Amino acid sequence: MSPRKSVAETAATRDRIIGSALALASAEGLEGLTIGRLAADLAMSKAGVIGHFGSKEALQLAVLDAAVERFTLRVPTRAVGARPGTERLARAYDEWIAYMAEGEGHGGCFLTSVATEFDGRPGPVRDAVLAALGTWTAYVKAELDTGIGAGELPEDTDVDQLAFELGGVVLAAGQSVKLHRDPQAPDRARRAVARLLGAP
Amino acid sequence: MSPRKSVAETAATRDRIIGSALALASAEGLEGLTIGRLAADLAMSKAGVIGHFGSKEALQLAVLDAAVERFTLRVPTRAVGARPGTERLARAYDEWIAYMAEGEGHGGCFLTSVATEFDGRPGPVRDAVLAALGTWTAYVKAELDTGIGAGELPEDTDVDQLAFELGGVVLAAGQSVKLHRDPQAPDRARRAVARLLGAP
DNA sequence: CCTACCGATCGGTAGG
DNA sequence: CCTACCGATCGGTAGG
Repeated sequence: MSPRKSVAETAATRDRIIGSALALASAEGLEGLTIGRLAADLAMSKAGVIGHFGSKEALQLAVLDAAVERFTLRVPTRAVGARPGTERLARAYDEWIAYMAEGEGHGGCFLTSVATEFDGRPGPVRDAVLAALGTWTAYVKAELDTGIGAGELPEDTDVDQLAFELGGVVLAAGQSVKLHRDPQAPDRARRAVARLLGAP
Repeated sequence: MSPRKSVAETAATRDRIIGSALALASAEGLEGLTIGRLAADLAMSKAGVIGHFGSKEALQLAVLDAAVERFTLRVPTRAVGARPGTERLARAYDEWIAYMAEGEGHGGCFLTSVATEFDGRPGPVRDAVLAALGTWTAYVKAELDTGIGAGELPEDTDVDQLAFELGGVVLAAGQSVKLHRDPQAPDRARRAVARLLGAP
């Protein structure tokens, strides 16, 4: 009867929904995600599911938000112990690559997939994808600048070009993991990153 | 009344359907493609559209097939004039990058997008994507081998690693073009390819 | 969080 | 290639 418990339970249910939605969207895409199938997976009614969000688009944004949060906790957070510059960046990419290889439904490949899925669909979801990607790119460029300042990279390094190529490596890693299920994908991606950043 | 004309007209209608479907699928994805919307775009009935293929999956396969055919005519075919090895390969990638930059609805980015869309959806479409990608990878590796034999690349070049990294560049190019609409994307991608292949 | 329901659209078929 | 139609499912709402 206490409102506290009720609020906590509501939040827990919401988390359960998000978790199932992330797994479903990892397989079928964020647009392929349907409220009916999500409800069936959770043994809930459709109204019970959508009531937490209001609309499918709001659900999609919530799922994307949760995926970004997991990514942030998993990838850059684990790299804070490494020395700023190329060392920290290599560590962050290694974490990302390992996260992707851990399997689907956990969100490892989700962000790269949803970026492709919504690249031709203007709207709030695409905007949120662009915002998340912008945050990551800013992080990468800042570490590259630090690396240049520390003499780890040549003075005339083209930071935008290097960020572009690093982005290509994680996209290739995602495709290798999800489409080809190549067990060598993480190793290949790590070597590509190491070479771009001047080897460890 | 002649059967010839009737057959030709049927084929022309089929081509019109495929063309519209490719444009629609470039924006909404191959799964987001619906028979109803396609019929509306073509000012036809749904039955008139689907009658040419039999099912949505068969339509998807036909669209993918047409995209692969356009790609083959546009990319490797235009590179046959270049010297076998790294020169021809660089030319082929340049053609692909240019094709992507030409705009959407023509299929330039379509193949990389559909590879991501179906990486978690087992079935005939995914199988067809894998087959098309396999053909391309075989082509790339053959040219790399030629390049090694001609001394354009080091003897100990890891062909699989290089093919992986080249794949990353086109994925990054696709994302830059479709998601970021970055006019510098083609130039960045070409530079990345040139560096991987030992500069021209 | 449920039942019960809404109009719209889905892929696809019958029959011509 | 059309009209007319099928059952299923879509996102979402009313009311409790």
